[in-house]
Amino acid sequence: MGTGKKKIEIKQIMKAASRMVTFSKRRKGLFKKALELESMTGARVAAIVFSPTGKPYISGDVNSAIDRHFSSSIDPSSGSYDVSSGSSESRSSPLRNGLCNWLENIG
Amino acid sequence: MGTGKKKIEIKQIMKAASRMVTFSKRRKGLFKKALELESMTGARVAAIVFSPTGKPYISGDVNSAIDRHFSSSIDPSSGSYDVSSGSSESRSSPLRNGLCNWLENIG
DNA sequence: CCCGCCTATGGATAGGCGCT
DNA sequence: AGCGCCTATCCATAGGCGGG
Repeated sequence: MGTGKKKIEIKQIMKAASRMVTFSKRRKGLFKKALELESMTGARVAAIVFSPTGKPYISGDVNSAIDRHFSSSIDPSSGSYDVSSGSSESRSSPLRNGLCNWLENIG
Repeated sequence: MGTGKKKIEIKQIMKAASRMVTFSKRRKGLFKKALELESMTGARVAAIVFSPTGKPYISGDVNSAIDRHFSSSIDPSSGSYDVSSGSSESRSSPLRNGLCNWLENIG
């Protein structure tokens, strides 16, 4: 029944269709793990995943904070937004700066 | 043998010692899942985890990009670093800006 | 605090199929 | 393209222990 399952390989999935299915399933699982880690240990977790097709998916708190800014249009060429409308003054930290740079490379 | 295991609860772990042990184990597992998702589907994953004690842990590509900047000293009060030394010009995207804001709140 | 090892159990998930 | 359900199988991990 079913197909049972073979031992999975971690290698790149060649069939595009299967790759997207696996991506959806594993992304869901990853975010679930992230939420579990947060609720169990009190840690704060941000998980940003870019699909093979370029769609961004965000886990947890970050989602609600940013989601509205790119509800359906994800065009990066749209350029300058102003998210820092409110309270936070622009403070610098190595983590934040480095992550922003990383986001520029992949986003 | 061993202790076997009970069905785990997702609730907050009360014992501080157990909480840290679970945090370490699950964080490792989460990062492994992230790497698997990357190598299998070709997606790009950034996972930033702040431990209950405030230590930041980063997964994958982000790690190698930022790790050197706070190799052992993670003091956030150390303030302004310059990570944007190289190629990238400061481009704006809603995702990047929103994430930076989120990092200010938790970092 | 991180790592390793261990065992038994629970949870994640491949693969299929259908629905929206 | 995502979500739901399904089953068989694999993977992650709680809990305990000892070291670095």
